[in-house]
Amino acid sequence: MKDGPDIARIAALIGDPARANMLVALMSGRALTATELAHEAGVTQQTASTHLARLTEGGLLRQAKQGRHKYLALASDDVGHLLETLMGVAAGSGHLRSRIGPRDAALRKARICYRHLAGEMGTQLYDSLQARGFLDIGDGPRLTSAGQGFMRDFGIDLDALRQGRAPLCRDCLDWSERRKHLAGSLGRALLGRIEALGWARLRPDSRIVEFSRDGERAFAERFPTALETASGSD
Amino acid sequence: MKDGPDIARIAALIGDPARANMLVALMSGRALTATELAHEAGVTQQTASTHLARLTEGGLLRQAKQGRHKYLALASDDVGHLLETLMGVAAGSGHLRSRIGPRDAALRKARICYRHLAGEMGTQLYDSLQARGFLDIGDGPRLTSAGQGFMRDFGIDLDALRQGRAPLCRDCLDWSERRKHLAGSLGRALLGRIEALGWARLRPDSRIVEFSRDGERAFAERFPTALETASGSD
DNA sequence: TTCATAGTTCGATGCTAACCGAAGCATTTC
DNA sequence: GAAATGCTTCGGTTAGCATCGAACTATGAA
Repeated sequence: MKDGPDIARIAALIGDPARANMLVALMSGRALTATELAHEAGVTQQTASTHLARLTEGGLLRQAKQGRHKYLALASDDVGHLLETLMGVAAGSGHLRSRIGPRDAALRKARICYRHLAGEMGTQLYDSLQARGFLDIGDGPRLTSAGQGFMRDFGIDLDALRQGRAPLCRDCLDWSERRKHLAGSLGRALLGRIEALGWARLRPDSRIVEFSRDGERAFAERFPTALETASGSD
Repeated sequence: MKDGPDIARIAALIGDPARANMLVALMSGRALTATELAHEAGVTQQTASTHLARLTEGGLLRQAKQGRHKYLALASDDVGHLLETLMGVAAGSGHLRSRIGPRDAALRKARICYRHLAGEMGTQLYDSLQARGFLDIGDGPRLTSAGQGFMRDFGIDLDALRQGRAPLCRDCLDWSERRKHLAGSLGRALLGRIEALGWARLRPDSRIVEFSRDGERAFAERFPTALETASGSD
């Protein structure tokens, strides 16, 4: 009967709303303290403490004590990937979100999806790279030699990225757009570069990525969509 | 707070042991009746009925009435992929399975992972294709032109596969081997061909794939590992 | 019609776990 | 030292839900 690993155990861990909120909050890639997570989940410290203990014991979180603070983060990229996959299924099949607030609009525009850029801006980046022949999409994205030049020119150290265990390019299905965007270590590096250039900054209390007016223009120039390239843009 | 889709809702659906067992049973890709699933989960029909209703309502299952039977299947490949991802996380981080029985040994050797071949045989197939230059692994598998010839020779209609929406090649992390094997429509087609050739058959009540003695030999000949290729095999 | 099988609905029961108040540690600051 | 802050443990309450027996509907067979 029970063929394979015990998926119910860890699904149940994610299945509680308070814990799910904590996990989603950690998808930004930042480590948060227990108190911050308690606030994020809308429960008291005591309750949060037990939840966090269970999540850690269950292998979903990693914790690091620092003074009297306890910082928590997702245990691995696998966990982040699992949460993204869950979001995809939850958004696709199943109830649509009940209400679309202004918060959601910003979230759809640009957000962090476990350290890389997602939302409309994320898919635009992906499409732009593909349309200009920098990214070759077969059964999974791959950087062309022209693309390698482009990335270096944009200030990304590809050799350093290749050191890591994580794949350079990976695509990730967007729950809001239902289209692909770029994940993997390159995806992360691109977001980091965009931040470093001052084009955008991470809103501290959520996963929303806020582009400045100039930043958005610079972004559109660097990563034009197929249409803008063809027509000369506005 | 609640950024994005409601992942807790569907995680909670998977989080119940009875429901999880049902879902895992459906990972074979076959559609099963309500009674079969009740037996699989070890609960009575009444209990199973409510579970199945919830899973369907939650968008995880698809049902088709046929006479007085009700056949249930996973709603989409996405759901299958989600379950497999869950298995990966559950097997990796977290408790190891309590006991490894003979059932598990067979399961580790060769099993169905949502319609494609997984386990030792699955990773062997993957490694073999890669070692012989049929599969190019960059950031995701891709069939080389030599590989295309090989597949046609093996009796696989690539053009037909390309018609579908699903990607041709995709890699899938194996929970038992912690290594990759081949998913995607090509992965499915390969399993189908292996079955059609009589090399193996699906054990009706589980996800185990049973190779015959001759079938295993033929498989090893067609998909030799790097070592066997180099040394001339046994 | 009568019987059998597949599946659903209802009501009652019992267990699990989420939750918070209060008290208890540990670490930092004054 | 004492006070403050971050986090944990304990105990008791409450709510949700998985479970099954029993009764009910629907399809198919004799």
